[in-house]
Amino acid sequence: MEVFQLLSRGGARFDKQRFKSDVQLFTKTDLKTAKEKTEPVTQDSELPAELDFFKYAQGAPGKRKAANAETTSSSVLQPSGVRRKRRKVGQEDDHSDDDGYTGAEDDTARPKHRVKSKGSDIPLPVEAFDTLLDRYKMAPRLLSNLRDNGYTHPTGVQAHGIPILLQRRDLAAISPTGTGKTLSYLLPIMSSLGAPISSQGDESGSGVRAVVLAPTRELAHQIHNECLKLAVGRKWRVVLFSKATASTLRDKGVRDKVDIIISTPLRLVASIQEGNLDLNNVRHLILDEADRLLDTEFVAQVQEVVAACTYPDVQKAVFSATLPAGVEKLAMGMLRNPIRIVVGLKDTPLPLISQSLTYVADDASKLPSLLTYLAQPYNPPLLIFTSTQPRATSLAEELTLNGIPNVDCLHAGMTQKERDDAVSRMRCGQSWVMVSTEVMARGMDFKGVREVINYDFPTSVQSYIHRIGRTGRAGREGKAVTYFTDADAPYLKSIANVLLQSGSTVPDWMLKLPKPSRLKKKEMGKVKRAETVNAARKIGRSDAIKKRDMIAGSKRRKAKDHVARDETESGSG
DNA sequence: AAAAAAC
Repeated sequence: MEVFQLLSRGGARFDKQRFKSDVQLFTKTDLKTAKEKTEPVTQDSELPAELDFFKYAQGAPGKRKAANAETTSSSVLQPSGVRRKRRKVGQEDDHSDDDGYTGAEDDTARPKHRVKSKGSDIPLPVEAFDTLLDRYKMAPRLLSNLRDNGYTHPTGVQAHGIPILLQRRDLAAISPTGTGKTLSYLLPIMSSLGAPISSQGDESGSGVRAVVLAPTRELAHQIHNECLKLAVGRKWRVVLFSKATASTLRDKGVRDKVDIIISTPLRLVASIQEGNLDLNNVRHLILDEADRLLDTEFVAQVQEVVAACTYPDVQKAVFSATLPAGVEKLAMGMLRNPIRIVVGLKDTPLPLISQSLTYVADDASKLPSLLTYLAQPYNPPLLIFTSTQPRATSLAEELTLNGIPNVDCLHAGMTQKERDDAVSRMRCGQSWVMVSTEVMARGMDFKGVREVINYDFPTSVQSYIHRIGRTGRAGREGKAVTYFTDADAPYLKSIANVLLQSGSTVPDWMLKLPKPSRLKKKEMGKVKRAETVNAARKIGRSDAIKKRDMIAGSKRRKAKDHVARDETESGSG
């Protein structure tokens, strides 16, 4: 019954305490440059242990009921012939002492992940942050700032990645969502830069010394906040690049005295082209969400930034939770003698996120399904993803019209102020239901989010992994529900495989769905037009069979759903 | 495979 208390959550009540860390995070966001600060940014002691990010980071025991939660949630789709398979973890040079993801049966250990490293002369990982003091002569101030923010034990990507970057090596790091990638590059950058440029003479040259690129403004903003926390106590000039800051820098003529710029690609490109920004002294260039930054619409901009960083020894590093083979090749081509690290299994979400796929027939059935879902107790704030901006707007309106409280919307079609306000409401817990587009899918760290709903089916495996990765962060558990319609059938199989890989249960028929035609093309090499058409017909034919199965599955699901609902009601009442 | 995001 303890399980039900956890799952039924007693309605959509808002607990201020839960958002304490986010509230504090948000209150720091107005700073543009780090100022002298003596007090710690957070006071962990006031946070309930369960909600304290940093406790998880250091590996304190957490309440994890993942096994139970998963069972309950996946009973939504639990037909006969369920297949459950856990992929074997490969050989690796891991220093850690357990076997990959910890199962839910172990309640005391923090989730650790195997780390695979590839490359020449790979530096030893650090088992503690303090090791950085002796081995790399890291400034004590940086380490005390870490401590003050509650970081006491490095995660896998931090333990392996930080030494690599400190030894001035190029790096490609793949680590699951919510495992602390931001700190993995910020800490070594700030350590390598040494003193802030404002306190240095001319020996370090002038101009920007480090650049961090991110695909959305919201993410750049968040990285900036993280950076400010590490910069406390020293006069670092850390600039979140925007139209406003770009002109400020230009007007005040202080652009030569900047340590770190955090920006979206196009903003930087614009400034470079206007002749207002010189990147020839950049020593460190980081691509966060690298696969996103290197996909077709962004890659030209990113390459322009890379080309503008003409310092001979510029260190480059790419980070993401996902890195498809083609993009990885592109990334590796940019790097010099790189080391590649993979934490956990590539393209696999965290097992602490309990995932389920819910059949909703067609688009018209989605809203009623969601309203039914929201009529039951849920766990605010809830993050809902739609495929387009208009759909996000109208869904938010519909939900409000249907009496759902505190519904918010966030997409890139809104004004900057609207976007900023929406993020603030999310950070301080005023949003109970946030409807958003892909803009929120990557990197955003809302610590309170326990549930993600894919209202519209994600358009790629990567999108799926990043979207559901908005929950289950820093060792917490999370829940992800994905609606699928008949129209989504062609892409269902690839997502079903993701569930399978991360230890969720998946009905057999989903895995037996035909491969998307493009994969077939690849297998066969050059395919003639006629064959492609035939393949398409084949898929079309099996669609009918799939549909039959889906409907059958949906009936089973509904039956189970009723049972689950009854149990929940009696459990929480 | 396709929309979103970037200014």
